[in-house]
Amino acid sequence: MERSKVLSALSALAHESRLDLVRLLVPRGDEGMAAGDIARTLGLSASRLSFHLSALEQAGLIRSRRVSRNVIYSADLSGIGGAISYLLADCCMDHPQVLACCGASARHALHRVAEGDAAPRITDPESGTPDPDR
Amino acid sequence: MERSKVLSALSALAHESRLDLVRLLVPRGDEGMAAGDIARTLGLSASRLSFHLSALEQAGLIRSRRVSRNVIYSADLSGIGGAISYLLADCCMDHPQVLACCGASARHALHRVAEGDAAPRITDPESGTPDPDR
DNA sequence: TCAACGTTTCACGAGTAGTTGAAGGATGGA
DNA sequence: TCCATCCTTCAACTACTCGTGAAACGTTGA
Repeated sequence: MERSKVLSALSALAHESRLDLVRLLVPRGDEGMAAGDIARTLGLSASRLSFHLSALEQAGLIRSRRVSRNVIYSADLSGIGGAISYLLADCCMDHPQVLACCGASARHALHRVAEGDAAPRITDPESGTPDPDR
Repeated sequence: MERSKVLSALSALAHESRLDLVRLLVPRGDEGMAAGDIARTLGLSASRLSFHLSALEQAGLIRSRRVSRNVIYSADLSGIGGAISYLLADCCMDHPQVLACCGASARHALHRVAEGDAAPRITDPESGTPDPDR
């Protein structure tokens, strides 16, 4: 992944609403979510949401497709992964101490990947909302 | 890692010079580098460098210590790792497709970590230069 | 063809980050 | 004590980003 792309991905992610957007879209996988539903879920105005979505799309972190009247947005997992990978490999040179911080969960998941169990894990769209620490 | 901390880490990293700074400091480990040497290496003016360094320090990505006349800056590997970890785990929920993008190098390195071949967390005075196998 | 709906674009004001150059501390040597 | 060195902070300016509301656009169904 090129450096400029990574920089725009990072600055796209460095915003509360856009981080929320990614968190919302990742578990939904390719199925994605209509812009209007996203706006309702996150409580954003239509114009603001559109702005953030285009920033994320420009940065290669999400993609869009039109389905009748709606525009469906979904996470671009390879784009997101590419940015993280850059940080990890090109920027931190896979420093063991950095990787150690990425914790057991990633280790676990990578192990699954290594074993070929990498099918997109699209969690149930309903309960999908991850709900994390907040 | 808290969300606000991650956001400030991301926006700190979303800048060319600061990404260069991290890339420069990570391989040097705890040994770090004096501000003046950094300025010469990266070709930055003293004031601009100081500005960027304090942004990174504020974000918990580097730390500083004074050694006689010089101020030595070094990467805070746990801070950097924490931010990446947040993206990977809390934001992408360790999605296999994202992890797959992090590639073989990380998998390799994580494997080393899993086998205990990693530098002890945080404090190994001379683990400084990681010398990644690449 | 036209109205309704979902979404994007535009214009504007406010706030924040970036850059530069000069001034201001802290430190160590003469 | 004085001066040089190293680094940080400050002030001023520019440029960018964010948020809001209104207008415009594209699609659908009557």
